[in-house]
Amino acid sequence: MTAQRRALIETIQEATAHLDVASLLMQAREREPRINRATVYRTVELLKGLGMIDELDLMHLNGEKHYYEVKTQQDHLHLACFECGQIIEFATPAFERLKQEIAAINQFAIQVTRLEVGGLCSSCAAKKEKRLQQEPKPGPRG
Amino acid sequence: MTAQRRALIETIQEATAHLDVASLLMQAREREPRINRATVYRTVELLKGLGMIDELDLMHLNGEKHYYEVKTQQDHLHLACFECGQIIEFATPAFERLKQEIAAINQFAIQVTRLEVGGLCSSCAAKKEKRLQQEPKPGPRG
DNA sequence: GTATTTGCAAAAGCTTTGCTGCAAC
DNA sequence: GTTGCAGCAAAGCTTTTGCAAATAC
Repeated sequence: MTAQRRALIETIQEATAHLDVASLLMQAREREPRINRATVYRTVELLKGLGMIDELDLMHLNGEKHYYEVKTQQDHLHLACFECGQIIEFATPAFERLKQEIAAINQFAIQVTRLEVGGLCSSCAAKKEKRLQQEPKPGPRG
Repeated sequence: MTAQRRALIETIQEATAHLDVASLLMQAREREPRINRATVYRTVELLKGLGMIDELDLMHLNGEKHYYEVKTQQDHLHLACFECGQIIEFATPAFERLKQEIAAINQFAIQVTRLEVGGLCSSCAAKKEKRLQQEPKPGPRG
């Protein structure tokens, strides 16, 4: 295990938010100042292959970059609010059951799953509702 | 409705495979030869916003591009085989129930969902199994 | 000593944007 | 006539790659 990889793994593990490559690079450099962007990309690819981390798109709310998080025992899904950008994580046995059904019916050996949901969080949905009440004539294509 | 948009919508609707922007552009040009790549991107963004099409990553099996398909009444998920690249589509009431649970528990107004699963299809899993039996000593790092 | 990993810099891939002219209503 | 749409080309952002030097075992 090289120092750079250790630094990257620890950074991902201890991160409180979802990290894209740029943030991951910046934070990892606090441990290993000479670490390079290419190393981040290569290491992330490696860890993905080992099943140690998951790659997320988070509905491309902020461009096409990817985010990374350590793989947890129970898969969780990500709810992305298109209005405020908030990411909600959610795990439920129903998801685990669904995965089992997918694997069984399709005879498919699942290695990774990525379930992302886009829409409005409760507070943004409430705000929108209010807005609609205040302008009762939203126009012909309302 | 402009001719270009009509051409793009019809192309997506009648497509038999998942289209990325390059393929979509090529196929749409058979209807509207002067159509431009920028128009494809702008139209696809528009149709996404209207909820008429879904955007897929297909597990980034072939680079970072996106794929598009018309939104169907019942959402389906995509199984991507990392070995042969095959994409399997699958719909099940369990997925619809999961979505309802997600929406109810999180008070989240779902607009789009994207469930992608990566792994090995049955035939690739079988091939791999065979390979492992033939080389019983895969080395210290398995 | 050999194999693997890294940094660097350049390139590649996909997507977005500014602007001018054109089309739609 | 006004508003929005399309084409073009250039730029933008993220990711990948070739290669020589450095590191790990």
